[in-house]
Formats: sequence, C-alpha cells, structure tokens
Amino acid sequence: MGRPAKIDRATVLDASLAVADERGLDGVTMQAVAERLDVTPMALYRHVGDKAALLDGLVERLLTDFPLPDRSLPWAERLGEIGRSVRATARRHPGVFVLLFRLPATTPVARRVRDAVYDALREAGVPEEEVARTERLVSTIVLGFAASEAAGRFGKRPRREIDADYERLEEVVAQLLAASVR
Amino acid sequence: MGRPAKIDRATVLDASLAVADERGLDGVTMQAVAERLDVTPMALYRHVGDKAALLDGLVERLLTDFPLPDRSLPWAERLGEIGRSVRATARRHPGVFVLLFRLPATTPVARRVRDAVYDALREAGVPEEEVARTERLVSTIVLGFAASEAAGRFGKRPRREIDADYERLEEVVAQLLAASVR
DNA sequence: ACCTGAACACCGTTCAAGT
DNA sequence: ACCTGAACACCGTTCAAGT
Repeated sequence: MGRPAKIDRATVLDASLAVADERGLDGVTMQAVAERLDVTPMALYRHVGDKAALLDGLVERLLTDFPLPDRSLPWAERLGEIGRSVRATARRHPGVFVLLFRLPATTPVARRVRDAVYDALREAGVPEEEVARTERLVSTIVLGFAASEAAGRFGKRPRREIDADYERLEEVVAQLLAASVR
Repeated sequence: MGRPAKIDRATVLDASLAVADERGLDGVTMQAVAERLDVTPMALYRHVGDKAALLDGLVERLLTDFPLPDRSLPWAERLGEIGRSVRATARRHPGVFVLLFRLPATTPVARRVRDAVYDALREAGVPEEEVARTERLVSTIVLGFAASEAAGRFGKRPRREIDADYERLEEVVAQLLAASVR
C-alpha cells in the first residue's frame, strides 16, 4: 500500500482558481478542475471534501493572495496599500471575488486582514470603542467598489475614469477617519 | 389551435423569486420553478428564454420592487428613502441581491433608480459635471453595505447594531455630498 | 494511501408530438 | 398557441474495487 499522491489540496485550489479566472465561477465544476489536473472528478473529494468546501478554499486563497504592508510604514500608507491590494485581487479574480460577501468577517483569514486595519486605525487615533465599527464601514466601502468593478457594474468605462473614482473614494474614507478621530 | 395559457413571464418570475427566497439562488432551478407552477420545466422556455434570461428578469424585479419617493419631498429625504428601500430589498431577497453587481448601471431599470438619485443630487447643489461620479460613489457605498448585510458578511450581529452602522454610513454619505457642493 | 469505474439523482436544453 | 415526453450532455456525489 502507499502510492505517490498526484495531487493535494494546494494543487486542487490552484487549478480551481485558474478555471474560475478563465471561465467564470460557473465554469468551476468538479470535472473541469479534475481535467486540468489529469485526474477523474472523484479524486478531488479526498482533498477538498466537497464542492462547497472547495469554494470556501478559493475564498481563503483570495485573502492570502496579497501581502500585508510592513508595520513600520505610516498608518495612512498601510491603509492605502491594503485597499489597493484588495482592489487588485478583485481585478485578478473577478469570478470568485463576489463570494467574499458571504464570508463572515470573523473567519480566521478575514481576521488577518481585519486586524491589520484595526492597527492602522488605532495608530490614526480612532478611539478604541470606535475601531470595530470604523473598520466595518471602511471595509464595506472598499469591498463594494472592488466588487462593482470586478463584476462589471461600472460597464465599459475606461480604466482611467474608474481609477479617478477610486481616488475619490479614498478621499471619502480619509474624511470618514478624520471625523472619527475628533 | 389556441389554448388558455397557464403561465406567463410574470408568474414565472414570481415563482422564481419565491424559490430564491426560500432556498437561495442555487435552489432556483428550472425544475423547482416549474414544480411550483405545476408545469413541466420545458414549459418555462417559451416565457423566459433560458435560465440566464430568467436570472436577468429576477434582477429587474429587484429594482422595480420598491417605489421611488415623491418628487415633492426635499432632496435629502428622497435620498434617504431610496437608500433605505435598497437596503430593505436586499433583506427581502438576499439570494438574488448579489446579482446586482453584475448589472451594468446603464440598463433601463437601473437607470430608473439612477436618474432619481441624479435629480436629488442636482437639487442638493452638486455641480453638473460632478453628478455622475457622485452618484456612482454613493450607490456603490449603499450597495456594498446592503450586499454585505444580505449575504451574511456582518455575521450574527444584532439588528440594532447593524442599524447603527447604517446610520453611520448615512452620515458619511452626507459628508461626501457636503464636500461635493463646495 | 490514493485514484478509478460504475452508478445515481439531478440539472439545462432541444425537438418533435400532442391538444 | 401553449404544454408535454422523450432524449441528451452535463453536473455533484457515493461506494466498492483496483494499485
């Protein structure tokens, strides 16, 4: 007994993300993922449980996709970088990104990002009892923009215009924070 | 020839929305909708084209679900009412609501709501060349919140706390507008 | 330990046939 | 004009069997 494993959880998730990027979320079928790995669909079950678990794994991937900014940077730069990273992730994986709305913000991977935002907000001077709510608001705003862009709600508008919108959104967030500090 | 129609586009969409509310978006299958109408799945095709068109119809339903506020009301109240209506729609139809991100904002039904917001923003004193961008920002913020709430991203937080978050978001939007007017 | 083949219930969709 | 029956390719998932 014992047989060299052809695939594992990581390769399955890699393949699933690739399929999602090429053919959209609906294209992520057990058979499509299996075919990309040169394996039968049934082989996947040992590694990812079932399809729902596979999608959960995909969402996890999104949130660990980008590095968190160095703690030594000023808080405003850290916040800006996190926001831009989230937006870039949405552009890279538009099919999967919508699933983020379903992910409770208390999940371990979600906490990783959330805590980084908490730190930045504290450093910005947001009073402790306001930190959690402020994070929820800021994250919701950025997530809404990234999801809109990724899913195509902004239509065929040129990139430069969408970038300008995003900059305006950054200003709004900055004002929000300034108001929270006082 | 000629036979009394048992169903039509409207009844199919009604049934689909009911199924979505009860069993989620994945529960909306041609067979589930057909069963609810006491008809075979194939009977649906005459009335809604195919499944993709059925989902498009469902999204349209969402946007015509609520009345637009009376034009005679002050702009701030009109804006507030539209926002609250969108949020209520998300709570009523959480399964379908995420599809709104895929709907280009230039679609006829989307324009109905958008134009109402345009009017309110103009009346608020937002300069003409800023109206479109401001609407995009405000809609994105409200949509992001409503989608987060509907999809469960806020977790099991008590209703009262989510309401408080929404009020904070309304303040943010108000500040955004005040800044646009200057 | 890991993968496969056969099997099942379900899905979207078509097309010719019934009323 | 509207609905149905039969049929097809595809989907997720199980379970026993192979290496």
